[in-house]
Amino acid sequence: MKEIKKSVTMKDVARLAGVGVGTVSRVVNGFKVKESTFQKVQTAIAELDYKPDEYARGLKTNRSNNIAIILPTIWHPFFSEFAYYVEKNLSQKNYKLFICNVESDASTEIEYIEMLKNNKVDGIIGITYSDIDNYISSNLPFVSIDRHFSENVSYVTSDNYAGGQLAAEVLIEKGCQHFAFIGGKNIYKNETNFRKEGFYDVLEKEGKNFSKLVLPEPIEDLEGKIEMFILEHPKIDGIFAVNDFMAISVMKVMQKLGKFAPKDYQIIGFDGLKSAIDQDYYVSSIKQSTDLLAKSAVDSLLSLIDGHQPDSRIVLPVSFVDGGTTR
Amino acid sequence: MKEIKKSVTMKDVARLAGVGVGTVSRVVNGFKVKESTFQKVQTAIAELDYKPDEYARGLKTNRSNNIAIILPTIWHPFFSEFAYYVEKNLSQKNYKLFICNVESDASTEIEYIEMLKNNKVDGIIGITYSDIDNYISSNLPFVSIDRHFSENVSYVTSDNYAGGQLAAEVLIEKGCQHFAFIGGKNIYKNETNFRKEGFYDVLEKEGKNFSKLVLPEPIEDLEGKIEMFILEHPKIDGIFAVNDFMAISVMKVMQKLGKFAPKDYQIIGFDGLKSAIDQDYYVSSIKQSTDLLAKSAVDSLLSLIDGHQPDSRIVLPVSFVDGGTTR
DNA sequence: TTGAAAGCGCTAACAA
DNA sequence: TTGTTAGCGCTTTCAA
Repeated sequence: MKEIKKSVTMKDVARLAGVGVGTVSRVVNGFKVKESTFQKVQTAIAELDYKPDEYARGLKTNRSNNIAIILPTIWHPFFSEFAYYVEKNLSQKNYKLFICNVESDASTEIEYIEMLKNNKVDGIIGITYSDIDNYISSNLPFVSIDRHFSENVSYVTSDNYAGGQLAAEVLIEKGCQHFAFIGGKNIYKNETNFRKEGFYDVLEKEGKNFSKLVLPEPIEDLEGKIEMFILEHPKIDGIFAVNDFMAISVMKVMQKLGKFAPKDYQIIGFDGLKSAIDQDYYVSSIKQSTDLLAKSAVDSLLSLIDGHQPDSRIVLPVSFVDGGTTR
Repeated sequence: MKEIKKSVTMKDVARLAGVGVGTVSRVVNGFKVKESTFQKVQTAIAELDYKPDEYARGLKTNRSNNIAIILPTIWHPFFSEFAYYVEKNLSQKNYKLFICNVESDASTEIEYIEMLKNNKVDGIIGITYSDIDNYISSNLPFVSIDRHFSENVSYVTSDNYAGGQLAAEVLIEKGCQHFAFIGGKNIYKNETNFRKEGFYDVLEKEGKNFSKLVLPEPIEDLEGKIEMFILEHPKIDGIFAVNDFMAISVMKVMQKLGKFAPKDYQIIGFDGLKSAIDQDYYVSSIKQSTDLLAKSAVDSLLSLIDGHQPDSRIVLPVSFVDGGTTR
C-alpha cells in the first residue's frame, strides 16, 4: 500500500501559524510583514515542510518561470554547450529549461511552439534554421540565435564576418599561399553566411588567390565532393571551413590523400567546439564565446519578459584558438 | 503599445458553442458526448483557437506532463546523446523535458530535487554520482541510470560486466599479448565499476597477464600518471579504458611516447561515443545502446507514474564497435 | 448525455 | 500590518 502524502498548503501553514493565508503569501513572496509574524510563519513553514504549488501560482500570475530552448538536436557539441550555459544562467535566476529537439523539421518546430504556448513558458530561445516566422507570435518573448526573423524578433549572434576575416588573417600570417573556403549553404538565410564574406574580403584586399567550395544543403556525398575539389586545386595549403565538423570532414579526405595538418596544409574551422568542457579543441578554429552568447540570449529574453525592449540585435566577438591544425 | 491578447478560456468556447463548460472539458479530454455536440464544440474551439491552460489543468489533476532529467552536465556527448533520446521518447508521449545540470555537486542536486517537487514534475530521470539517497522521496517517481540507490528506486544500466568481458575477448582475438585496464574510481559505488571486473575475469580465465591503473577520483595530473604507468609497463599492447575519454587521454600519452594505435598497440574504450549523430566514433569501444537505455528509462518512469511497479533493475546489452584503434 | 457548481492552491484587492 | 475573499481555468461530482 502506497502512502499518499497529502501535500501541505498555505492554509495549513496559516492555521498552524495562527495567521491568514494572505500573510503566509506575503511571507513566501518576500513582502513586508511584522517581524514576529514573519517568525511564526517561517516556523510553521519549516515545521510542515511547506512548498508553494507553482501551478496554483502560475494559474494566478500567468507566469511559470519556465523557458524553452528549441534547437535542431541537443546531441551536438555546439548546441549542448550552448544549452549548458543557457541552463546555468537560467537556473541562477530561478528559471527552468525545457529542451526541444526539432531535428531541422519545420513542422516539429511549429508543433513545439504551439505546445509551448499552452504551457505558459515565459519565453523561448530558438536556434532554428527553418521558416517559422509566422508562428512566432509577438505575445511570446522569443530570442533567436544566428538567425534574423522579422523586425520584432531580437537575435544574438557571433560576429561571423569578423570571424571570416580573422581566419584569413591567421592563415596569411602563418604563411599559407593558396587558400580555400569550404562550406555548405542553407536555403534559409542565416548569419553564418557572413563567415565566407569576411574571409573572401580579406583575401581579395591582400591580393591572394583563393578557391571556394560552397555546397547547397542537404549535402550528399560530402567527402566525395571535397575530394574532387581538392584534386582540382592541389596547391591549396590554407583552408577555412565553415565550421569545425566541416573541417574534420576535410581532414579525413586530406588524410586519405596522404596530407596531414599542420605539416602539409593548415586548416581553420569555426565554432571552437569541444566535446566536453575538459576536452581539447577538435581543430584550430574561430571560437564563438558560447557562454557569452548564452548569457546575452538569456538577458535579452528576461528583459523581454519584463516588458522591456532590449537591443534587437546583439553581435558578439570571436577569437582564434589553436587546435593543432595550424602552425 | 503592446496588445495584450486575453487568452480564450473554456467558458468562451462553451458560450460560443452554446453548451456548458463541463461539456467542453469532455470534448477536450476525449470523453463521450453526442456527435452533434462534439461538432459544435470542435467548431467553437477552432474558431476561437482555444488552447487549454495546462496550469489550471495541472492544479486540478496534480499532473504536469513534465519530466526532469538530472545529469552532471549536458555538455558531454554521452549525456547529450542520452538526453536526446529521452526527449525524443518523451515528446512522443506528450511529455516535456526539463534539464538540470548539477555539475557533480551534491548540494545542487538536492536543490534541484527540492525545486522539482514544487513544480509538480511527474517524475525524474537521474544520472547522478553523488549521495542523494535521502532526498529521493518515494512520492516522486524516480529512475536512476547506472547507479543503484535504495531498494525502492528502479534503475537501468548497461551490462557493464559483459562489456568488460567483451573488451578482453576482442583484444585477445585481435592478438594482443600484454593487457592493461586504465580507469578512475568514484567514491560512490556505481555500475561502471563492473567494467573492469569483467575484463579481469576473462583475462584470468585465459591465463593472460595484465596490469591495472585505477585512479581514485578526482584525478589530478591524469596524463602524468598514465605516462608513468606506461613507462613501467612498456610491453603493453592491449588496453581497455574505462570510458572513451579515458581512452583518448591514454592515446595522447602514447602519441607523446611515439606509439600509435592500432599500429603499435590497440585500445578499446567504453560508451561508444560520437560527438553528434553523423560523426565517427572517437575510438574502438564497447558501445552502450543509448537509445535503448533512454527508452527503457522512459518506459520505466512512465509506468511508475501510472502507479505500476516496473522491474526495479533493467540491464541492457552492449556491443563492440570499431573506431579505428583496433586492428 | 448534459449543465451547474464546487473547489484545486494560490495572489491580490479590499477592508479592517 | 493583517485577515477575508474573489477568482485564475480547469476537472469532476451530482443532479437533471
